[in-house]
Amino acid sequence: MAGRIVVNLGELERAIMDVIWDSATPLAAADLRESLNASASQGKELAITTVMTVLSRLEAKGFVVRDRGARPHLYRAAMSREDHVAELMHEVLGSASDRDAVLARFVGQVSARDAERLRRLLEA
Amino acid sequence: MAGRIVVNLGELERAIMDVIWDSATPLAAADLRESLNASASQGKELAITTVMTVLSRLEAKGFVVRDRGARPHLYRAAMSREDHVAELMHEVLGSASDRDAVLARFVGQVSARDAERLRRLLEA
DNA sequence: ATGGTCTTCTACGTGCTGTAGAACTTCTTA
DNA sequence: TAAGAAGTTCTACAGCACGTAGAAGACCAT
Repeated sequence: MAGRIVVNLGELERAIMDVIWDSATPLAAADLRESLNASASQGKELAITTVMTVLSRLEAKGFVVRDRGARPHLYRAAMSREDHVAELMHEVLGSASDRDAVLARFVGQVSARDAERLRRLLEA
Repeated sequence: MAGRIVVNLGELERAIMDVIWDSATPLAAADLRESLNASASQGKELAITTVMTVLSRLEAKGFVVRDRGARPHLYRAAMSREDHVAELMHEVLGSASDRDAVLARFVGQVSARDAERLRRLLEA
């Protein structure tokens, strides 16, 4: 019951998105698999089909875009992690009726650094 | 596949939290049930035990506090909706490595009203 | 004691996610 | 052009969270 943070994605789905987001170039399922097996460093070896299944689901959910032209199909993120997270924040913010109150609480809890950052950003 | 927004809670769990959050006073399961059946306005009548089960789960998750002293047990939110949402926003924000980039995107998308609000709030 | 009210136990269906074998497609190359 | 390798799609199942609720137990007032 500990984990299960916030979003829409399962653990493996998220792990895959993390690799994709950290990659400068589109990746093939095999690349993903290698990367995942490496970082997990457990005796846990994922089957390539497992990775592919999850990639298909991520594609269906609109998180990744697949290049079916390339021979191992290549996958890249549909949007940057930052855009995704910012969007999520807006979604969450929108889930409350009293936006102002939420913003107040939100700002009340930000660190000095983030506050400074926000101030600067709001001068545009 | 459309719905399934963001948080940690199922549909009924969320509906119950919404009623509790909108209530000025602690509520009994029967009150919740009535309220839910009314607003749903479908032929859908929830059993009282259904409501109770979900309330127990919400208690276990720390979303509601139960007063076991009262004879129909009374339930109230563990924290305000605004606090909850603000906390979620921080959680989401924390899920990205590049906070600054996320904040930039976030601010870039806020409405003029929200931006103004934020500016004001940051002057403290 | 007995019935009404409330709470706890137990349980099942469904959908999402992790997991992967089996089967099918498509080049490559002998 | 037939066989193999490499890759992709199909099909399937187990586990878990949730929605849903009946059955059984606890407690109070007559």
